[in-house]
Amino acid sequence: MSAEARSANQTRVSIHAEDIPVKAQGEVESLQLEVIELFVHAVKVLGLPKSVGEIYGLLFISPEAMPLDVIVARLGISKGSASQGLRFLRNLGAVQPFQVADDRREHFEAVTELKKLAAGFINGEINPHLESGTQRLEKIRKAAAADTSENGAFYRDRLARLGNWRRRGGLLLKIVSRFLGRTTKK
Amino acid sequence: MSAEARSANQTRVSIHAEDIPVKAQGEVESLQLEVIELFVHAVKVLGLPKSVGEIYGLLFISPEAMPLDVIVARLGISKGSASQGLRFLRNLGAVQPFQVADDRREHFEAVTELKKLAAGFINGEINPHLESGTQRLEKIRKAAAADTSENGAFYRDRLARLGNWRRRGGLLLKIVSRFLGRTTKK
DNA sequence: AAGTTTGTTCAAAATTTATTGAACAACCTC
DNA sequence: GAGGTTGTTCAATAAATTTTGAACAAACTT
Repeated sequence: MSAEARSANQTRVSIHAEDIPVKAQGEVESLQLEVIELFVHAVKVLGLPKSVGEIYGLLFISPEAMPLDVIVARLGISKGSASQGLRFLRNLGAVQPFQVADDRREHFEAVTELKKLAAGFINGEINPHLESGTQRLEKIRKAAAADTSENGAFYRDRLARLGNWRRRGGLLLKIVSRFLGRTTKK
Repeated sequence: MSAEARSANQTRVSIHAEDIPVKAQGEVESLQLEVIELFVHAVKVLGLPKSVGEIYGLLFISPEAMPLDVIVARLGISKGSASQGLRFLRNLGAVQPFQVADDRREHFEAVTELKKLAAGFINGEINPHLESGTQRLEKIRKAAAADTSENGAFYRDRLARLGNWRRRGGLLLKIVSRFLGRTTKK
């Protein structure tokens, strides 16, 4: 059911604030909505789904932590989306789960230290690709080492260059981590 | 029409080498195919379409430059895809077009300096997003400055943090450029 | 232990994104 | 200037990705 469809439901008898979608009430302020859109854009650039940006954005710009069902209600997204999005964010370390007294539901708050976010993204999204790429490259280099064809020398040269790229990429990630870990002034 | 479907076409009478897809002939060697796949994976991580990876990969691992129609024939992709992919790569500076004597067709060669590739990607893909994000953020900050509600102070705090992220991101890009511009030893 | 709450999974549907191919424009050539 | 190349554009199609929602499992409650 879309947010619009639910907005149109005027016959509900017992209304809980959490059941009403964003635009029909003030539960997500317009300023918050704009920040959420900002995050949606940002995660798209990183190649992540919109829902991930919405969830992180909501938590980032909300003064209080909240459980899954509240996120679902505020954003008007499905439980499935929210569950998957939260798992992703948790795995990345972008979201911190914790328990609240007298509430079985797991609550989530945004992790807002740039260093932690970057570290999570590097470990979870970049490094795995870099490593599988390195493995693939090594296999190809072995094949090229045995290539006596006309182009063998050219291939080896290009593969050496690729190896060089990868090495510098790895160094770069370390530099990035070190830079973001620093406390910056001004 | 897929490459497989065309491979099955055994009834063709007049066969030009360029008309035959990859696997039916030796025109793209298996080693080249593996390198192309490596690039396809890499560009997917960067959020770019497969065809861009195929085209750049082919040029990267080919000893000689080639014009659009040869790329189309070697990769078995459409002229439209190749045209769009080449425009993208050219705009990024990842591919260098030039003329060959006695040939009206524009030929392309891969640019293989990591620094140039990174600079092109930063200028073409990252900076525009960073800048539009910065503008959006400033607008939101103006709104928050006037927010006297209960949450106003919290919002201003978070928006200040976002501004800090953006500042550090900008610095980081400069560091990356400087690092990749350096000639590295070992 | 029957019912409730909380959260996950995954096949189907919806949405988004990429690719195709035919029409077209620009530019040569004879 | 008719015919042939080269390359672009863009609406239609195809492919890939995301979202949904219903079924389910686990854990708690009474």
